[in-house]
Amino acid sequence: MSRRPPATVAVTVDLVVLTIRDGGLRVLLIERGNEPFRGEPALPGGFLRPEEDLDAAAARELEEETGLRGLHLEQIGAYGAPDRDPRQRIVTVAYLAIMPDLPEPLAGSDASGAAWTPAAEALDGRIRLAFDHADILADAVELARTKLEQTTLATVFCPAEFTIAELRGVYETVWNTDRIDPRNFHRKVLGAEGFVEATGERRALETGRPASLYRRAGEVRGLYPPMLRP
Amino acid sequence: MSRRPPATVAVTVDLVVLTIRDGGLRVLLIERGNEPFRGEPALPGGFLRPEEDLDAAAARELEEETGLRGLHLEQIGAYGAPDRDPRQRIVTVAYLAIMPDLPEPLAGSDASGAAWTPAAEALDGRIRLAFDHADILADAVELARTKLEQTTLATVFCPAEFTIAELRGVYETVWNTDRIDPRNFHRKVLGAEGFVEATGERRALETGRPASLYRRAGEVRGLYPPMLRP
DNA sequence: AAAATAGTGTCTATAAGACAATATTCT
DNA sequence: AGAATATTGTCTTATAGACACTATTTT
Repeated sequence: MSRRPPATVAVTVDLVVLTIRDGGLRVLLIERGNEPFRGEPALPGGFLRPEEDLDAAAARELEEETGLRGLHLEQIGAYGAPDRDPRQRIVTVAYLAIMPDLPEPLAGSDASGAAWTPAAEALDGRIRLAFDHADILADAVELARTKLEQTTLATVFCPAEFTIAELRGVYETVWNTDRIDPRNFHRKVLGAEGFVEATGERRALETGRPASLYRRAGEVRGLYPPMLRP
Repeated sequence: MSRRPPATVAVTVDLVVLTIRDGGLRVLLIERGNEPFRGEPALPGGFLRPEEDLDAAAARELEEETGLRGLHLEQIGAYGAPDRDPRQRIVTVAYLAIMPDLPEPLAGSDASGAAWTPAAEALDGRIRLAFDHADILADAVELARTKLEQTTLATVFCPAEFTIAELRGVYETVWNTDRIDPRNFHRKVLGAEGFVEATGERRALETGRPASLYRRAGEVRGLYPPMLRP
């Protein structure tokens, strides 16, 4: 192996925290307190600590931002363009986190101005993100879309108990697609092994027949047959 | 954001280079020349250079090891357990590279004793790899198996021109599966858009009707309908 | 009753998998 | 001719998607 002095690199962990609020996909953004990009929106994140695994760093950052532990978290990938941070060489490992839309404001956030921002506005450039965070967000959303097809990930957007119609809403929102046929969707979800299980309860909305409530059946896992994207 | 001294981290890029030789999936391993794990097999890799993107570092390492450019290369993920290297804190970004089985020995390898090793022996522990490289290899093989289902990746295991039977052999080898029905496979490959295109040539083996030759149709892309794993 | 949503049943088109049959080569 | 592999065709079964219909609630 050729021997050259290794680059002096700092490693950070950045988070793409997604939820669905007001019928739209939203991403948790902070307002940067320091240069560069001071005052501009960015993904939350921070430096990897000396004795910390990458996954642990992502879980710690997530708890610092949201006050919540045990949320779904998976690695997106590493980003290391040499000029992605103008101060110094930084390689970041990005993680995707997904949570239900909780009514309480996010507790414990140490960032100035964390806010749920419509993902579409950051993806199409109406909101300009710092660094290469728009690229990371785009990869994250694409990953979420694919995982919705092939795993039971959609359930982690939902609260502990949810209706099939709410689960269908997750697919429609994340895929940004027209109305999925409620009847075929219903039959397919209940027919898939290990997706949801009935609680026995029902929930009455304003009008119409009350819907049965379901909960996530165990951990997020592969889905067979997959939910095909239209 | 909390301000703590960032960890002093070195970033490396490691490669999982796969090919199919003698009917088996093989991975390119080097024999380590330095401590730790001196003399033991490991994935090839090296330090990220100061002005280099991660993808560029992977391509450079791949060329140093194989003498080849333009091979298929994609990121697997980042690995950063604090004790994964006993000397210092190292975060590595792993890449999957796939190449056809070339008859020439690998040129330009600057490692002592690069060798094509059966992947199964490293996966089941008959061969013990340095660091966490067995984990990385396992993730790489799983990624390759999934990409075979959903993309035209199988063609990059093949030389420029190949028969449908050879392509089928790639699936059987990487999936480590029983014989795939040659007739259904044949029909499905030719029916998929943008998978292979006929060269017009034929190739005669020792016996049997000569098979038509095909080449990869463009770049690796998504496959619809996917090739379902048995 | 009317409106609205939940849930079931039925039909059609598509694709997967099993496998028969034909085609083309070598020995 | 016989053996071997390639290629095409046919049949059965499973699933996606369209959509009619029934069920249960509120107004």
